[in-house]
This record gives sequence, structure tokens and C-alpha cells, in this order.
Amino acid sequence: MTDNATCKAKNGLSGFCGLCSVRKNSVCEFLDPEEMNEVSSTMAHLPVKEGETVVAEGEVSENLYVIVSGTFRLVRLMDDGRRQVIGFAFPGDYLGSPDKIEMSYSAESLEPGLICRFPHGYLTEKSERHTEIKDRLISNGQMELRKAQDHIVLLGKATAEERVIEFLKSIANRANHNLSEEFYLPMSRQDIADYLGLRMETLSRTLTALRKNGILTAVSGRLIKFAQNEEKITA
Amino acid sequence: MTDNATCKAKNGLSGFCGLCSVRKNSVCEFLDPEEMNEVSSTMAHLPVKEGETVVAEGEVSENLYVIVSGTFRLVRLMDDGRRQVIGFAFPGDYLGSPDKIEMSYSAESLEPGLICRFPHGYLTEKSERHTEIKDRLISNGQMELRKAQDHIVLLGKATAEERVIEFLKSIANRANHNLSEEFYLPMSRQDIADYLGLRMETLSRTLTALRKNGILTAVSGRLIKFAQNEEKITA
DNA sequence: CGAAGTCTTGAATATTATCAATAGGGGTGG
DNA sequence: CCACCCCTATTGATAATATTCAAGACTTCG
Repeated sequence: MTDNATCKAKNGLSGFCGLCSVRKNSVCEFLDPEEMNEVSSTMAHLPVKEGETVVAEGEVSENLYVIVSGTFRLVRLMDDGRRQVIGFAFPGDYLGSPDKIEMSYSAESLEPGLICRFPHGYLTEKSERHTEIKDRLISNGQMELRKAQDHIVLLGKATAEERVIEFLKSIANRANHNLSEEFYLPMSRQDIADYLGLRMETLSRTLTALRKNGILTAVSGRLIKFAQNEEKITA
Repeated sequence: MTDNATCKAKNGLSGFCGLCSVRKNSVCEFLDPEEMNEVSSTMAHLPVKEGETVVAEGEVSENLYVIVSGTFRLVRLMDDGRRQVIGFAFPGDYLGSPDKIEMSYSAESLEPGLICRFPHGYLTEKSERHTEIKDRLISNGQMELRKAQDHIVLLGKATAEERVIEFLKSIANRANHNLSEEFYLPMSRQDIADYLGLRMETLSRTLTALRKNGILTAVSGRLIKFAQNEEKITA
């Protein structure tokens, strides 16, 4: 993609944005072609290295980011060092907040990626002509809220096995719409454990048990494969 | 308040809205006096009985509600009957969604109260002249998201005792800014347990333990009192 | 090949859940 | 006003589940 910065895509947009695969989820969907080219040329696009922190817990949000490629973990740290992963973010998801508030989590990159930065002031300005932008921010917030609520139910009411299965299915669905194929976990066991509210050892034992009882056919490092059996993977 | 429907408050607004204590948090804050009177006179205000369900999980949201008085529990039901309370809502909080989406929880009243209903269409119409309304919806969503994330951390990383203390402190802070005074819990033990991801028995035992070790000086039914000792209640 | 990290397994412990019984509290009818 | 009942909450004893601490295996990468 890097060498296509000046090419013209079939939608009439030049530069990065013409090739962007997440524009339909982003705040920039509603911009005019000229405005899009402005975004393209100002290099709102930022490459992100593995391990990089895009937004840091405690700092005041000044920008809203949209993930173009890559995976991020959203982390909250307690005073005594306990760590909770409150979510994972994928292409099309947002990082940061549209409000100028103190961030409640850090967003850390799990692999090299690309994000698009929209300063609050830019969004405010563009919202005057494109009122759909605010609608998008509202509905995106509602989606994130629902995901957080799903997570609450998982942590509040599900057993270790249920947590692991539901997590794996959610990742498999993102990675590959065909559940019967092998897929790759972009995060470590510790990240998953901290997301599921379990210790890494418990997660590991649970994965082993799932493989032994046939719900998973492969558990080798970060590669996972569900059994074909529809009954089991719908659980 | 019921017999003041036609009186004129010092802010120049007549009817219910002139006396409303949560307008500063509501979408109606930005309306003109004439529009406010319209809200007042159309009886957007709805009384709610104890036990009443205002929004139901699975139904499509058509209205956004603002709580004027009362307390609500937000409940999610799993297929097998397990129940997770994903939050409690108080005056100034919102119920329902600004988007026309399938609701992911039910909101059930814990005591007689009053809510204000804003149909989506009404909000859309008013947003054209009052763009602050959408900003309010955005920032309200961000606040709810942060509360959900706090909840995730509580369920993912806190012990039973920590969960109970944090919960009691949050209620005490809403009820009474002076933590050293007795306060009332509007919800049952079962509701609290389902919120904290614990069984009712574990909650009960934990409360007893907190009273015995002096962190609480009173635990009698729904009345609770923290010890004066600042060290302990900041935990 | 070796070293450092990550992941898995093992054994013992701690915490919470479960099942069952008892106690408390509020309202109703005698 | 008291006795009774129903519902909610607490307590007790035991079992299930996840954690802890420790050791071993597997990967990755220099």
C-alpha cells in the first residue's frame, strides 16, 4: 500500500484513502473527495510498531484514532499492578475518545499496523457540514458499550471453559468467517488470561482440556482450530 | 412536585421542567424555553411503578429516557436463566439507546420514580438547531462506557471483599457525599450479587465479615454504615 | 547450539459455589 | 396487639473451581 500513495482508486479518491478498507466504519466516510484528499495528503495515517502505545491511560485525549490495520490490546492497570485487558481492537475500531477526557485505558499495538488520526478540532469543524459524523460517533459509542456489556456478562457469569470458548469464537469470527479453519491469535496467553479474568495457568489447562475433549482439534501456540462439529462450536 | 405542573420556576420555565433537578444532565438542557414548555405540556414525563420494565432486552429502541427520580437495575439474561446485572441507573442517567438498535438489557425500576421520554425522531429534529444535543449523547455514551470498563475491572481482577467494598462506596457516594453516614441500598442482595458476579451467600458472608472486622459498623438489611476510619473506607 | 522467554503441567491451597437449614422482618388477619 | 406466614437474608457444612507456587517443556532467536 505504501507505494500507492498517489494512485487513483476506482472511487475517485487518490492516495491512501482511496485504498482504505475501513473507511465505511470511519468518521471520514462522510467527507467530500477534496476533504478526503486533504486527509490523505496531511498524512493523518500513522504507522505503528509492535508494542507501541497509541493512547496512554491517564493522559487527556486530544485525538480520535481509527485502526486501518493491526491489532491492539486495551489495558487498564490497578495501583497494585494488577492488569485487566478490557478489550482488543481491530481494523475499523476506534482508539481514544471523541471527548477531551482523561483516558481510562492504554491502547498497545500487538503487531505492526496503521492508524488514522483525527484531532478533536478537526472532527468538530467537519461536523458542522457533515452532521453524520456525530451520528457515527454516537453509534460507535453504543457498539463499544454493548461489547463492554458482553464482556461484563462473560466475567460475571461464565465458567473458565465458557470464557475461553466464547473468546476463541470471537477471534475466529474476526479472522475468518469459516469457523472450521485454523486461525491465528494475535495476542499472548497472558493477554488472553488478563482479558478473561483468569490466571494464565487456568487458561492453559482449559485449552488443553478443550483439545482433549475434542472441541478444539489444534492448540499449538497461537494457532487454534475448532472441531468441525457444529454442535460444539456453537456452544 | 405533582401539584406544581403549572407553576413558574425562577428559571422562567413553567411546568415540570422548571423544577426538574436533572435537566443539566439531560438532552433537554439545550432546548429553548418554548420547546421546554412543549416537553412539559406533552407530558413526556412518565411515572414508573416499582418493578416496572421501562426498556426490555431484545426490543428495538424507539425512545431515549432520562431518569428524573428513582433507581433502576439494568439486567441481562442468558439463555439458561443466568442473570447478570450490568449496572444500576440513578437520576440523571439515561435508559435505552439513542440509536434504533435491539436493546441489550432490560431496565427495571427498583422503586417508584419518574422518567422523561424523548422519541428518537424528536431528538433528531431538535438536533438540527441544537447541535449540542448530539455532543451530549456522545459524551454520555463515553461516560457509560467508562462505567462499564470499571465494572469489567471489578469482575476481572477484584476479590469478593474488594467487589463488595467498591460497590458499597459507589452507592454511598451517590446517596450521600458524607461517607460516614448511614445509607440505604435500593436493591436486594440478589441484585447486588448478580451485579458483582457472586452468589448471594458469598455476598452475605462478606458483609458479615466486613462488619466483624470493623470496616462496616452497621449491616442491617438495606441499611449500611461505614466505619469513620478514613483509611479503611478509601480502600 | 544455547539462552531467554513463553507456555504447559503438577501438586497443594485458597476461594467461591452449592445445597440445606435456620433466622430475621414486614405485612396480614385473627 | 400478637401470631402466623411468606419472603429475604444469613449461617453451616461440603464440594467444585480456580489460584498459587514450582518445575519442566517448548519456541524463538541470536
